[in-house]
Amino acid sequence: MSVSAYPLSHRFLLGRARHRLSEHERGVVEGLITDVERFTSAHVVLERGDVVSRSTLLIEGFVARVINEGGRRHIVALHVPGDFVDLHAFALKRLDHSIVSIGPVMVGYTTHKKLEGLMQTEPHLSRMLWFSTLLDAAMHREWIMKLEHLSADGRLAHLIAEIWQRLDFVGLADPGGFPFPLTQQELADSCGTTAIHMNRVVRKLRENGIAEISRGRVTVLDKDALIEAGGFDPSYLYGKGDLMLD
Amino acid sequence: MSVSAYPLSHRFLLGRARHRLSEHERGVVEGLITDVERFTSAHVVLERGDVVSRSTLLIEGFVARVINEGGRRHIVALHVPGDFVDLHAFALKRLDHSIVSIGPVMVGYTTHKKLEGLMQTEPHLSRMLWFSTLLDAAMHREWIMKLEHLSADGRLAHLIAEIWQRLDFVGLADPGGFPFPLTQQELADSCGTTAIHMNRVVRKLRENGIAEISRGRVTVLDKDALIEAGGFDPSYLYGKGDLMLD
DNA sequence: CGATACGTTGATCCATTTCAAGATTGGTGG
DNA sequence: CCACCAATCTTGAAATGGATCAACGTATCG
Repeated sequence: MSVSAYPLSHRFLLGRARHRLSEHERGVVEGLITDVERFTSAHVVLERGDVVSRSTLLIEGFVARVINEGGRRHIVALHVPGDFVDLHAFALKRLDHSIVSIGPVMVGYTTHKKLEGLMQTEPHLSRMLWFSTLLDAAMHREWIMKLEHLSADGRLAHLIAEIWQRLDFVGLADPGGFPFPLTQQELADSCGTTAIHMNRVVRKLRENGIAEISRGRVTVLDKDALIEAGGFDPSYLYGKGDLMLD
Repeated sequence: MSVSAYPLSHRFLLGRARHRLSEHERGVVEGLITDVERFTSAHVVLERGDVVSRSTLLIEGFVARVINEGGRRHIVALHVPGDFVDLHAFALKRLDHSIVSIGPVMVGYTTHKKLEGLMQTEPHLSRMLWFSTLLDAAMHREWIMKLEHLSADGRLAHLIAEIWQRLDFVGLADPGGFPFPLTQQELADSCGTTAIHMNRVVRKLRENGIAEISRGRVTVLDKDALIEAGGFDPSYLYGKGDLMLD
């Protein structure tokens, strides 16, 4: 498959679908995307409570799913290129959380009307769209588990391991690490801790020779130690293989 | 709708679907369930890693979605009667967590083959099945938020408020409280804390005149204080109305 | 009526929060 | 090109929620 054939959607479900999409289906997905838009960092792409009639595919960059509560911002999920960010809104209509860009992003939109038609004519692809929302739920469960039983150190290690693996699925990781524009505040919001404590945790990861996080990039220094620290087992991502970067 | 017409499935999506199911669809859902089984408490209904070819509807009682990690049991979701517990396995096939009964339960099974047929013939109902898995994901996100920003007290209050609301949707709550068989250990596993600390939190809830948890029942003493303590906003449950028990 | 799970309480220790302040970085306009 | 501003990162010290260790009370059920 050449990348240029599907400039907008070529990362969709890449490496994650048990059943690969056919060329025909890839064409259908590419055809779903009508408008494309770019946003700078910290742009609120969608607001909690919005009633939407289209869904958003993340093409480039990172976005967070955010719930504001008690004057604080809580990141409940992160998305990498190729993810349908609010496909669930096709069935739920109303958003229970906001979508915020982290770093510059490019997104594409498809209308629910188009999805409606797809549901009638493309049963296998429809199932794959469902599959992709179920993957989100599986990741949510792993986050819950991680929040319930890991200390801040472990949570950060787990987060890094997960994003590394997911970026690898879509061809955006390298053996030494990956681009990652989150600030320490945003890492804290993702791990349920404070920015101050996250700063110490980040330092500890560096001092222990596990990973370095700086200037928009994560450099993994010791992959095994990272996996160990986060108790990371990628099977919940339902990827092709269950071994990282192998 | 008479309850006795659909003895197994009459609670499915009750009060939660924006579009009500038609009588025909209710009949289809009821017809999905072939086998019915009863289990005693602490029975492992399904094990993480199982490859399954059927899905499980919870008819009576409570089950937990459990991830064991680091020698500890973590509850990542709870289910009430009427919930499809592992509908996601229809698309994912392999389970990323175990299902464990809490108290005596009755479950029904439907084969993926039957669901397959339903996908072809019942587009609206198919969408409602998808909807129900998306609701699970929305609850997961709220749990993540709750774990990220609430102390143990707030987490317990939030849990109680959520279960109360969900049981009310399916007609199993009363204005004074609801049946709830979780031990303090299981409450701790759900809130990411220890049984010892959960014991103190339970006592505090009682001493503050908010709620009492004992002998398999939650008695809510002060609804407003409970909602306040847990920061509970039921909109993520996508119910008919957004007010509890109104 | 003894076994076994469940609930309760106290004392100590540690991870994390909070408050406070300073250093570094990147971007912007003059 | 430099000065400045704002965001980000960093560090220290004090306060605290929750974990851990240890022990004891209390249901419940064969």
